Amino acid sequence: MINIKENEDLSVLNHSCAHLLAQAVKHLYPEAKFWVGPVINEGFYYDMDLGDITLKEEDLEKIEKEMKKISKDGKRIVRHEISKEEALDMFKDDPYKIDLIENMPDEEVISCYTQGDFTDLCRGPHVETVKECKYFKLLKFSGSYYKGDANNKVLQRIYGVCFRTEEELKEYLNELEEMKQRDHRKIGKEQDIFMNHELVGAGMPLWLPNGAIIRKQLENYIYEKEQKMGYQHVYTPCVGTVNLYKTSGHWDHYKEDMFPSMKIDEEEFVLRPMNCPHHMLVYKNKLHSYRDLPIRIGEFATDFRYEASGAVKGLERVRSMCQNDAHLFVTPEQIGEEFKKVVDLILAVYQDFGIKNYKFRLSLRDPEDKTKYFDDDEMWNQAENKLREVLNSLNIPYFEAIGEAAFYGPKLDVEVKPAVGPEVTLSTCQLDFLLPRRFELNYIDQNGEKQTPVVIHRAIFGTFDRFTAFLIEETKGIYPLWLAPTQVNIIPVNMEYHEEYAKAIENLLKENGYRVSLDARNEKLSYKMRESVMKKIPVTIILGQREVDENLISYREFGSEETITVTKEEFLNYLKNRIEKKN
RNA sequence: GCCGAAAUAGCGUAAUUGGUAGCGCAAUUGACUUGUAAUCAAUGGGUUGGGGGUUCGAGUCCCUCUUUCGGCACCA
Repeated sequence: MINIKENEDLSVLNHSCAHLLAQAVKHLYPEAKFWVGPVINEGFYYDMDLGDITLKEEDLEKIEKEMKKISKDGKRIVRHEISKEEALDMFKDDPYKIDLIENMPDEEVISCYTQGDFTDLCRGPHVETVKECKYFKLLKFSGSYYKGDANNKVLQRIYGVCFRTEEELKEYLNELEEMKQRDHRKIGKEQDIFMNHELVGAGMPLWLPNGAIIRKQLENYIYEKEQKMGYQHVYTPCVGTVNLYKTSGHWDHYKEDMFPSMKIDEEEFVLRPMNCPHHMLVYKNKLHSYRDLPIRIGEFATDFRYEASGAVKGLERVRSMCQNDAHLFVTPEQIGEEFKKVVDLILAVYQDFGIKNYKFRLSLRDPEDKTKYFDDDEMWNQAENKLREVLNSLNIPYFEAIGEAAFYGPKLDVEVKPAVGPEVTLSTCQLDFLLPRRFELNYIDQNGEKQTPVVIHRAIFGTFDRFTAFLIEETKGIYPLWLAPTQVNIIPVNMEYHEEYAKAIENLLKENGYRVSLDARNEKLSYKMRESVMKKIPVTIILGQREVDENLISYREFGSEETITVTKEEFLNYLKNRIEKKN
C-alpha cells in the first residue's frame, strides 16, 4: 500500500486536507479548539476538543459535505510569518495552540496559514488553494488522549486521506477493503483455525484442529532448527511465586499487567507472564565453566498477561500465549557471535515463510525516564553500544527507537504491519546485563575466578499465536503444502464406480504421512471442485474411469486451472518435492 | 483502562413509529450418478449475548454485566 507520508506531494496535499477538515469542523462546531493535525503513513488526522460533543457516524458525513463546499469555493491558502507575541494574541482563545506556541524555541519563525475565514498555526508547506483537496475521504474517528497521555483529557480525532485524482482515491479505498478481507480473525473463523468464547474469556483463543496442525508444524520446524544450533529445550511450570518475580524485578514493573496473585497457605503465586526467571534458575542448577558457554535454554512456554481489555485482538494480542522463547547464556566476548546467529536464524525463518515486509528496530531506553528502566547508566551504555556495534557489523538496515527497550536492556525487534491496526513486534532479540546479576549467575573463567554471564533473550516466532496471525494475513489463508491443515483433497468423479480406487489413493497418501480428505458426498464434480478451491486446499485430486483404468492420478494445484495426470510414484515425488521446497 | 460503535440459527444478514422473528449458504432427508467454481425438492434449526427495568406488548426503549469491532493509551 502507498505510504502517504513518504510521498512528498501527497504528504503536502494530505496536510492541507487536515486544515480543510479543521475549517469545516470550525464551521459546524464554532466552539471547537484544535490541537494538532499531522500527516501519517495512512493519510492524516486532526485532534480537536469539541467540548461536550462526541462525534457520531452521521457527523463525519456532515463534515465531509462541508469540506467539499469549502473546497469548491477554492480559497487560496496564504502563509504569513508572525512574532511569538502576535501568535499568542491571535490564538488566545485556543489553549491547545497557546501550548504549542509557548513550547516553541524563541528563535523559531512562527508561521500560520489562512484559507478564507480560517487560520491555523502551521509550519507548512501547503498546496496553493483548497480546491486541490478534492478527492478525500474521512475514514474513522475516535477518542485520543491529549499529548498521548492517558492521564489527560480525551480529544476527538478524525482520520482521513486525500489524493490527486478520484481513481487514486478509489484504488486506495479498495485496497483498504482488500486488507480487511485478509484479516486473520476473518480467515481464522472461515478456516476453523481458532475460536473464542466469552465463558473462556477475552484474549483466550482456543486453537481448533486446523489451527493446531499449523501450530504443530511451526513447533516442529523451529524445534529442529534450534536443536541443530545447540539449543537445549526444557519444560518449566506456568506458575511461579511472587518472590521469583520480585527477584527478577518484573514484579515492580509489571505487577499491574499480571493476573492477580493467588495466596495458598503462606505463599503467593502468579501465572507466569514470561519465562526468564525460570530459565535463570535452570542455568543456576549447575556450576558452569567458561568452556560450557554459550548455554542455550529454549522452551515453548505458555505465558499469561492481563492485557488491557481494549488491546486484545484475535491471535495477535492475547492474554494467554505461547512463546518460542530461549535464553542464551554467554561470555561478554561471545555476545557478537551469538547475536549474529540469532539474526541469521530470524532471516532464514522469514525466508522460509516468504515474509518480506518487516523492519528491524533497535529499541533503546529513554535516559530521561528513571522509573521505567533499571537505573545504571554504565550498564545501559555498555549494552546499547555493544548492540549497535553488533548490528552495524551485521550490515542489516534498522532504525532506532528511544523508549522501546525492556527494563533490563536494549533489544532488536522485528516489526510487521498486520492487515488491520498498528505495527506489532514479531521476533525479538534482547541483550541483558541485569538479570544475571539479580539471580547471581556465574561461570568460572580461565583464571578460576567467578564471572557473571550475559544473557540474550530471544524469540524467533515471538509467540506462536501472533506469528500464526501474521502468517494467515501474509498468505491470505493460502498455505504452503507443508503447513496446510488439509494438504490433498480427493474427488471421485462417480461415487459408485470410483470410490474404491479413491479410498486406495487416500490410504496410500495417509501411509506416506499426508493430511488427506476424501469428498465422498453424492454431489457433482464441479460442486465439489468449487468447495475444494474455496477451502484453498493446495492439491485436489480427481479420480474417474481414466485414472482407474490406467492406475493414474490426476490433480490440480490451487491457483491453477490445469489438470496434470501422473503415476502414483510421480505424484508422491511431486508432494515430497514441494514439502522440501516449502512451497 | 479511555472515547465511540455493535451483538439476531453453524456462517452471512433482514425485520416501518414498540405489535406473529424472515432470507441465503451450510446441515438433515429423498430423487439424480455426475470429468474440473453451485442439480432439484422437502425438512429441522432462534429464550434475538446474560441479568434487570418500562409497557397490555420489547430484537427494537432504559439500566447493568459480558463479548466483539474502530481508534487512543499500554505491550516484559
